[in-house]
Amino acid sequence: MKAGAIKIGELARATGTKVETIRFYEKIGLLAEPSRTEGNYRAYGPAHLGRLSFIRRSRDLGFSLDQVRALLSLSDDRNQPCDAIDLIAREHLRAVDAKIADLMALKQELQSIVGQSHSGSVSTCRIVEALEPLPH
Amino acid sequence: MKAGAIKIGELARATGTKVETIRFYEKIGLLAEPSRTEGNYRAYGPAHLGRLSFIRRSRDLGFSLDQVRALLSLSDDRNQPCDAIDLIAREHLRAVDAKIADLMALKQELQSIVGQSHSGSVSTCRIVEALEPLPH
DNA sequence: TATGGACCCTGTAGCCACTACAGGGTCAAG
DNA sequence: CTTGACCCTGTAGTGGCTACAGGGTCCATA
Ligand SMILES: [Zn+2]
Ligand SMILES: [Zn+2]
Ligand SMILES: [Zn+2]
Ligand SMILES: [Zn+2]
Repeated sequence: MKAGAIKIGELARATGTKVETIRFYEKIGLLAEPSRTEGNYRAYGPAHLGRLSFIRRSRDLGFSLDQVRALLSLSDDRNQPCDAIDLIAREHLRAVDAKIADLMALKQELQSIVGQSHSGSVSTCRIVEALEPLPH
Repeated sequence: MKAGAIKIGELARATGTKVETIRFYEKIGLLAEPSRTEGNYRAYGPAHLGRLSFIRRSRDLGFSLDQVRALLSLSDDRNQPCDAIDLIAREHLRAVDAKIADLMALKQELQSIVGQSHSGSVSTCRIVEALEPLPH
């Protein structure tokens, strides 16, 4: 193993990623295949660490793997305009906003169903009533 | 086909469910197997319609299929206390709330990254900067 | 009576982003 | 020399559907 190279477990610890997830990223072509040691262990260098950190950070921000793939390849052409990157980020922000709005509406509806405390039997339960399609 | 019985397509239209989804619910034991016509078509009665409506309504409210299963079986014992049902609903509301909080935090972070309009090259893009692990 | 088209059947595979084995191999310490 | 931590490959499972492929049924119309 070259100087500075690390094994998959160390890479996992360094990036807060599970070992299986790293192998998964490699299998789907998101993370480049590293070289191997004599014992067939993966040997990662600093470039892999940077790449995987980028991926994890993007994932933590909620980007899909396809978006991450695009972000990675776009950010490799350092002299290109960054419009495409900005567009992906803005679109993701818009999607997050939409999801929040959906969940807020859902929360409203759930609150109106769960409402104040009530105890009794199933036959008079307001939650069951709200779920059932027909009047009793 | 008995009087009042309907085919899967009609049940799908009546409940806003896809035909494949109905068959899927049957396969996982969520919706009871209906009787069959001579031509081996599923023949649903009013009970199925009610059951599927309950399921769809619960799904629309964001309950998981396991929760729906529990809600269904709990709501069948009409004379039991409804505590268990209420607990499921309250727990779900709590989860929705947590999800909203997560997304709000995410939105904040994304906004601080996307920020004001900025155009330039990838090498100076603040989004790329926010994603990359190391200083340039 | 033939034929077209709308509907139905079963079974399998795909989606996303992992996660969890099973059944082995490698390597360093004690 | 053995133990135990780590690594390897490959496959299958998660949730909640959705989309075929390759047939069968049923009814109306020409
Ligand atoms: Zn109640
Ligand atoms: Zn009822
Ligand atoms: Zn930019
Ligand atoms: Zn950089």
